[in-house]
Amino acid sequence: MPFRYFNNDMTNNKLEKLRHSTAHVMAQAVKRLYPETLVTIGPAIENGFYYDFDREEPFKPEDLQKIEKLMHEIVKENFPVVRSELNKEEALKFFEGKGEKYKKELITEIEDEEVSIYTQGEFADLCRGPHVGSTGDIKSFKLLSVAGSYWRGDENNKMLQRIYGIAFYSRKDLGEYLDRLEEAKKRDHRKLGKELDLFHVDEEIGSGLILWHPKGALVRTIIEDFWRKEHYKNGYQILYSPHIARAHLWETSEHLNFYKENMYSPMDIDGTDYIVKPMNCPFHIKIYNSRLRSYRELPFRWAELGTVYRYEKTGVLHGLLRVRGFTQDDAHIFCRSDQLPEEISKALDFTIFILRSFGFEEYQIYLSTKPDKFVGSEESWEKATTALKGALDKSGMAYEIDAGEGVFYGPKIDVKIKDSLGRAWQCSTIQVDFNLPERFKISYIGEDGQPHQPIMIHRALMGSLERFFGCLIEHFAGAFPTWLAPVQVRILTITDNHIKYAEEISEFLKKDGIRVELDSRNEKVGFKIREAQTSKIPYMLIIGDKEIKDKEVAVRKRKEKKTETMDSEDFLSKLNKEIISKK
RNA sequence: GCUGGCGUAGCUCAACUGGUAGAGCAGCUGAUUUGUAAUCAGCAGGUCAUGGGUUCAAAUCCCUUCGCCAGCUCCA
Repeated sequence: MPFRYFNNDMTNNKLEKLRHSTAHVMAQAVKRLYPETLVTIGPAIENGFYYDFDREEPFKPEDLQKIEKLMHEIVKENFPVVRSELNKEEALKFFEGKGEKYKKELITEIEDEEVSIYTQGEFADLCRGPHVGSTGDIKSFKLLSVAGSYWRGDENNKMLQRIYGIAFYSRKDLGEYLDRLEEAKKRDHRKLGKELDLFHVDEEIGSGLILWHPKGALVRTIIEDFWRKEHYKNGYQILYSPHIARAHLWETSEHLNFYKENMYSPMDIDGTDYIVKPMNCPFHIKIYNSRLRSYRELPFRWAELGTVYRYEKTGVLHGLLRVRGFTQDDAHIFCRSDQLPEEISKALDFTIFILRSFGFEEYQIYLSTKPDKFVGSEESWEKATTALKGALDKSGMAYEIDAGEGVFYGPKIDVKIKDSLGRAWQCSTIQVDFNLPERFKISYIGEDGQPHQPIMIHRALMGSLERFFGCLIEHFAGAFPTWLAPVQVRILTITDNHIKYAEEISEFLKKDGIRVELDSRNEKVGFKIREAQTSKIPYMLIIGDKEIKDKEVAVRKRKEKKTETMDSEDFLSKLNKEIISKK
């Protein structure tokens, strides 16, 4: 059965309404249990709802049970949910009387003259609505977790207590949701990474620093080889650059100004400060600047699997998906302004090609436009944004515009992939940069014999190999397609008498580059099959007397769990066909 | 970094209100030579994350540090 990712339930307005109302019931329960608590905001979200409370004592997991119990009573009490409209002054007075200072703050900021209040029993909340007709309409819900959250999402503000929950119209839907949550946990890349012996993070080495075990490293090698081949095919050249550079370089690039919090402290080498690189771009620019460039040479498409190190706060580290040391599949394209639209379009097509090759069909695409603070001219922003938008439109992909969310140096396209729990992680990115060409004074000699400034595009297709691998593990639940599987075939013997023939088959496949393991242990086949199955190996070949007699192999597919007997040549050609198709 | 939860054998987990650590799997040894998801037996394996404190006595209570999980913030 195909795994369903958590989808955006917000499209379902009915559910959204229900969840929003459930949040109100939760707030009502909290106010009854802990009257000193102040209410703030409590919306429906993609996967449920939450409500933020201001209360000195944090909610304990046991408190959730109490709150949930009381919520059920409020549902039973079946209060009608009544909307009333007040002018702002009345509303202010109303909440001020209750000492609800957060609501007061919210009301002052509402632009309309009238605000709406929803009342159910003794509880009233400032709210735009809509809501269910009565608390009795709320049937199936569950409180899931508590967490801290800053008032208005600003870390300088007070930290509030947030309670998350989920609600559905039926018990069945709720049960299914909770089951799905359990299923999703099973495909967590951190769990699978351990079970399949792919990678680990070692406390003594440091948080956010990945150790790739042989099987994980093998998958990475396959990804990298594919990446290199496709880059050469697509007109890229590949570079290598060092891991550290003099602090002076990072002054020129201005990273020491605007990226300092993410950079590690300098190390002293013979009296000069050096810093570990958080980015590859300055190195590529230095290669560009190593000699005079002509307009005829452009565009340059320079790619590197460049390993960078960035300081990340401890609380944000997450398996392979958010780390401190990672390898970007980075590239910088230096082109003339007339080449910009085509280069962006090519980069976008290349991105989609790569993602599809790995089986990713669903992603979120964002176009981020000019922020308040920016460098470069209005018209170059305009031009670059048009080029990005043009490429997106041409590709026919659905995307969202993140107005004003671009970086100060240029507009960008980001592609995010969701993990098994529906959290989105940015992988691919295509960014136009008006800053670095200026900072490093890069130029080419134009047709007119005069120097011109080229446009620089940063792009990463997978983003980082670590994050991409993490997404890949979750996407396939560890069951990699044959072309990526670290072990493609495991040969299982039934008794020791079959080892010799099994070895012959193994050699035969290995000669053709197939990744084979031979399990000739003195164990029952059932046991060996079970192990191969839990190791998520795509093919098992079972060798016994029958196979030796008929000079065949019994093929058991990971997915199908039934065996088919065939000639080893046939098996190899089928296997190779599958590998080439990347299915 | 912040809020809350957590850290026991390689892995998954147990040990009532404090009485001095136990199981399954994995590993090793032996027996078994097996036909489609776990053959049997034995052995070995732990500074209970770390450092300190309280106590006659601490895995258990308190504090420190490190790490992990969820969320917040951040994410060129």
